[in-house]
Amino acid sequence: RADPDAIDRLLDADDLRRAAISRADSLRAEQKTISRAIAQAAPEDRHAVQARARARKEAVRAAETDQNSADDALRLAQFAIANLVEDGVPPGGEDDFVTLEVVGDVPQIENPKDHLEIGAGLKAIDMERGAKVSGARFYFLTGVGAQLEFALINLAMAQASAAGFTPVIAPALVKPEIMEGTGFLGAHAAEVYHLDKDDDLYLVGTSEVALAGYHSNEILAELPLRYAGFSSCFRREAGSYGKDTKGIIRVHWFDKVEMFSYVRADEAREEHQRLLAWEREFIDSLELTYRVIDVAAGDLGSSAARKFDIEAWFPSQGAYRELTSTSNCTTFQARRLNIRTKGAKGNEPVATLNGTLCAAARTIACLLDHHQQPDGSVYVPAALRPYLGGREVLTPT
RNA sequence: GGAGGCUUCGCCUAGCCUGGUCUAUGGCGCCGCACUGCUAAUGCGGUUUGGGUUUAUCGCCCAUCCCGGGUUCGAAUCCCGGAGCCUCCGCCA
Repeated sequence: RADPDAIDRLLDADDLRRAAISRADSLRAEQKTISRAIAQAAPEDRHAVQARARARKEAVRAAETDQNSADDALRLAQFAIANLVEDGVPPGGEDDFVTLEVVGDVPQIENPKDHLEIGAGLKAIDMERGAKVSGARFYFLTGVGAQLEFALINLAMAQASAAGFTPVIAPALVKPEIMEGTGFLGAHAAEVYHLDKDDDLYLVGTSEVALAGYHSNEILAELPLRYAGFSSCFRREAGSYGKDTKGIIRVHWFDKVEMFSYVRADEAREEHQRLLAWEREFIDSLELTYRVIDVAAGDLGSSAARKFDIEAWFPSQGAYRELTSTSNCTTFQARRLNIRTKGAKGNEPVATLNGTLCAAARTIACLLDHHQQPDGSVYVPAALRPYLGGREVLTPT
């Protein structure tokens, strides 16, 4: 997926920048020498030297302008290039993923209902009023639906804390440079909500953005750093018309617990496997049937070097649907956000990785669908019961 | 929303009024060396970050005193704009 033209443009921009810097640097060096001479010159000579220096001024200014535009050009050329793909990633596009593992048995349910029907029986999801108040792809969670979200978030945070993550509640609005630094203004820019009338801020599609920005422009002394961030997430879902129009599988807003790791660059692959393991632990505790896929190169987005998705079984759809996604962004985000650590040969960029622990709306949809009973009630996985007042089953009212 | 104060190389701090060896002072912390039976103490040296040049090292050079402009031969220092923090007033969950 590397674009040869983009690489050439980058190399050219780099050459131009170096040349511009050398020119500007040497002009500045001369200017400083002259200025110092003026300070020490005898008063009667001073005017003559000053006249000479005045002539330099324009040359220095022009060279600095050149240097600035060369800097900007290099940065643009860099931003046009996606992350390098890790060895072993399957080639191809969206449909060319490789299934790494299938876990659990497909539940046998006669005439399964979808999560909206089940949710209606439980009075857990209100789409009509969501549309009335906010429009399409918005919803209210009510009663046991709202309780389910809190239960899932609490379970996810409890597991993350036990694994050593620092729980974080992160801002859902971020500055442009943070959005840019995480790579979300590249190919996926149309997915992102932008407040531009009075405030130049972006609504995050995931707390990954804020958690990556958290340590921007810092030198990290202790690694790894692991954060479990909770935030609302906002997605325009441009270009997904007609896809998942029913229910709360694909919505403009949802809440999510996201894992985020900062590690040394040479430990990124191991950390990626650990994130995947923690995701599996969470999905396992929900007693869901799922498969793990290795996402193909063409479907990685601009920042990921590799991505593993966990897709859970939705009986009403007879299909696996994505519940979690973990990406190894290697040093891509850290370079853009200027996040380094002390290395053997000076400071070097760290690696950043992220992984979904629990996207609430979609996970609720899956639980209702997957654990539905013939009478319209819903089985509660054991791990979730402590967070739902001990209930073993959710019953229609 | 209004008024005032502040922002210096990890932390604290000098410098700003009165522009020029500021190539930024001192303390703390940290690193190295010396001394000492070990530690402590003491002494000496080092310690912002980024970039350019260099095969590499050494070195040399440029930038960096919150950010962006401006004045000037020359800006940490003067002027304008902005951001953040603090205090007080107003408003508010």
